[in-house]
Amino acid sequence: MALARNSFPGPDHDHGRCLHDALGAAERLCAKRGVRITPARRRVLELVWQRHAPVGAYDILSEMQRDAEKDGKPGAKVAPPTVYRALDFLMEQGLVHKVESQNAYIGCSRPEGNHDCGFLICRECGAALEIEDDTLSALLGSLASRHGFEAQRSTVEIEGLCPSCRSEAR
Amino acid sequence: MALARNSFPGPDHDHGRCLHDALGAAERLCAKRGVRITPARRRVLELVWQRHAPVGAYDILSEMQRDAEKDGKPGAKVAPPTVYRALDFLMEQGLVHKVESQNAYIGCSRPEGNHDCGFLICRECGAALEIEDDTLSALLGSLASRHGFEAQRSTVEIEGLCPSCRSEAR
DNA sequence: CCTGAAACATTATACTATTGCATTACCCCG
DNA sequence: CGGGGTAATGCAATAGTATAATGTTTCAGG
Repeated sequence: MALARNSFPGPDHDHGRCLHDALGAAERLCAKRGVRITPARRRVLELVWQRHAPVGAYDILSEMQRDAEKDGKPGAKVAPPTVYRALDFLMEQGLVHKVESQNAYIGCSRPEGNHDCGFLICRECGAALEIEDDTLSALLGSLASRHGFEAQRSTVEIEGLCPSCRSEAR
Repeated sequence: MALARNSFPGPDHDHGRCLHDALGAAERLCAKRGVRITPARRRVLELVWQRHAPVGAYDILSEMQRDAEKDGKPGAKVAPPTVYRALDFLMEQGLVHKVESQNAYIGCSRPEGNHDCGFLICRECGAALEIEDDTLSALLGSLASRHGFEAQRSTVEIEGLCPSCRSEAR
């Protein structure tokens, strides 16, 4: 199985293909929407997808600074705004989500169409799984309107142990 | 109505009494548990309860620095760890929650007994309402176990417009 | 009293994010 | 194909959030 978009990735997960597919889908979406996926944005997206776990903005920044050095620009500095601007763009396009409880970012598993989603986040290994559930969305909406509140955006993050860390814990 | 623990506070909300009750409840709980509610902790709790909206750690810090100056200690400095230690204690005791999407803190409306809770947070005025709902907890648990995940702690934050900001918006 | 654990003070520093302004790249139109 | 406007970047500084490390004080219970 290459993709692991509806479960925590197992040992047979082909992440190279997973990453490739995510980038491909992003290119297609941007093309369809007429927005530009520039080299910096592409690289940030790639780094966000490096693991199935949230990645910090400054981790991305360090990688990009390393890139720049290798490209023969020893004094080259990539600055924080470069990363944050790319992340803002990717979030606007629904390609990346922010994990609020960690101030970190993760690639979106279902970038087509807007959606409210939640995350299951493993304390142990850091892996995070995006979950989308109509019942949950409906319930959140109903809780809000019960209090006269107009819901616009929701954050749902559940911290705990993923299946494989659970087995190891015994 | 003095307390506004299950709805957004209206214009008739008596916040003085609300604050007083919250502090009283905290004192009783700490006494019952045999933990110390020191002056610093009490002051931080009071500042967290100053509004029905999340308060930043550094806002609390500034207030406490102002306190210290007034108390005739012109060079007195309250440092960040003082505030963070108190917040950690208050969170352990379930007296304060962190609002992850804002890196800010808010007093807990139902400090007796542990609970998973969520927040409705107004974009406009910043007010936040703590909500607790068994159906929601159950659903989150079932979503987790559906993916073989062991849920330990959850963050639910819904951003939007509170009733009064909704009326004004027209 | 004495003492040990908890709480606190202080300094420094790490980590996360934004502002403002100058410059460059790209696309559309003429 | 060249000018002109918008989008994207580069760059420097700074704001905002949080913790590490170390030493000192406080205080309940023996």
